[in-house]
Amino acid sequence: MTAMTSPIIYWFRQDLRTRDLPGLLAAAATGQPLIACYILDDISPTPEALPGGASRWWLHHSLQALAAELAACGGSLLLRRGAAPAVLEALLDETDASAIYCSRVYEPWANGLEEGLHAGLDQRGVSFKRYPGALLFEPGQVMTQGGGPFKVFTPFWRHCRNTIAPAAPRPPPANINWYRPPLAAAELASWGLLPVKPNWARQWNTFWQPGSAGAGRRLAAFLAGPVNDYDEGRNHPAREATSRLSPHLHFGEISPRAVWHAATALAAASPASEGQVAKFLSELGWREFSHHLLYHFPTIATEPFKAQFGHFPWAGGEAALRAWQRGHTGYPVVDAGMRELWATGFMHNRIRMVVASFLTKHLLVHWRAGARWFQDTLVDADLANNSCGWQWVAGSGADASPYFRIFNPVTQGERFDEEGRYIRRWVPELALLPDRYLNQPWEAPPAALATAGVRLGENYPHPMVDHRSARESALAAYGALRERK
DNA sequence: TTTTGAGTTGTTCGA
DNA sequence: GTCGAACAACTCAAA
Repeated sequence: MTAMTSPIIYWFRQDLRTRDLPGLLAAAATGQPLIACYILDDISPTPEALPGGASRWWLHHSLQALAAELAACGGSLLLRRGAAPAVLEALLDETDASAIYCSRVYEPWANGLEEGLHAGLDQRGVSFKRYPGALLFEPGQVMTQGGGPFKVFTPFWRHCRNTIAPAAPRPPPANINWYRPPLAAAELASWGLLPVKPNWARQWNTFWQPGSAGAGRRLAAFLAGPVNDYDEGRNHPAREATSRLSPHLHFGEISPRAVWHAATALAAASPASEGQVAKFLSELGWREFSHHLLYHFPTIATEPFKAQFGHFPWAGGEAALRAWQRGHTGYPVVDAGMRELWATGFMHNRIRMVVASFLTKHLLVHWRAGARWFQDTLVDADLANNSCGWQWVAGSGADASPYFRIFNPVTQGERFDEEGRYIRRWVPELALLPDRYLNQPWEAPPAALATAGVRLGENYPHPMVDHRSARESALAAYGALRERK
């Protein structure tokens, strides 16, 4: 077969879309017959990078959506399972394809995988082309004047905004010459990505619509209203004030460039929203920053960025971790967050900070245990965001929160869930308590508890630690760490 | 090379 | 109730 008529494999990874996908455009533009393939690879990723249960639920539906999208352009999505290099080699043998195109994945294990593939395919005379698409800016493109990676967010983001403009999003390929001979394909249903017993995701399709169409809908809804009060609204977990685009971005169902350009266009059209839009874009900036950090410092997912935190006396045990995971800490706002997570696969960002601070600073449980739980239960679980977020809260990260910053779970609830709607929704056993006791039921007089049907220690736990003394222990532990240096 | 200004998201205490 | 200061120094990034 000549290079002109031999097929090309487009290998879908964390880029489950057809719009603004440079690699797919390039593959289609060759005119060669195209094989669109997704590989479920549970072998190549390192343990901390493996998708958890919630991610697998999302993946199932996202693949379904992508398959429908490709079918609408006259094609199909070939599903295969196994270690990606072996699966691709087999597919090359079957089809005599001359090239593999894909979008880059920047996680450390994926870098290694791509390098290995590149070398192997070179030997075979198969070209391997990797394209950007998952980020606004390529790691390596954003460097300090000294030539190193940025370690502080503000200068990083200032540099990005001042010196680089993300290119305009590209349309989906107009014409794809599909490879027609039938190929053996796995059935999505046989992959067991959906939970069965128990089916904890039964309600999830009421919260989420995985796939490009759902992503576009989310973005439009966000830009039509909530963005205009983003700066303030995003702090209040009971308001629908955030974009909730994170899982769509993680799976690549929408490109960050498309989000950037839609938001920027809105700011241009209504200057009043400019500040709010900038605030929203800086959240995209944090996503970039985390991905760049993980790329330049691949141990961030497993080791503290600040080395002295390797000596931190994490004292919290399994029982504390379990109480936190189940939302049985006795601090209503923490429990509400952990239960929202379990029920929906998502947690509001401010509450993520509160529960993470509680686990690491009140319970002194290692941030890695928290990160592992989030990785398993979040639909937007993302190795870069998750690792950097946890290290930021724990104080061990780059540009981290100062060690003495310990969220007070009572104050946070009172300030940001001021009407108690969030707590009443996710901790219904407290719903009848008056506002002033809602964040600290242990302070309620017995009569108020009785009226609300709350029996502390029976249908809602006593606080598992005392805030003041837990805070003092954490400060002492951090203080000791400092003296060690 | 040295210097300078700055750094996501908080809490507590005392005036 | 409100306000400013202390919490702690250190590292980063650019001039």
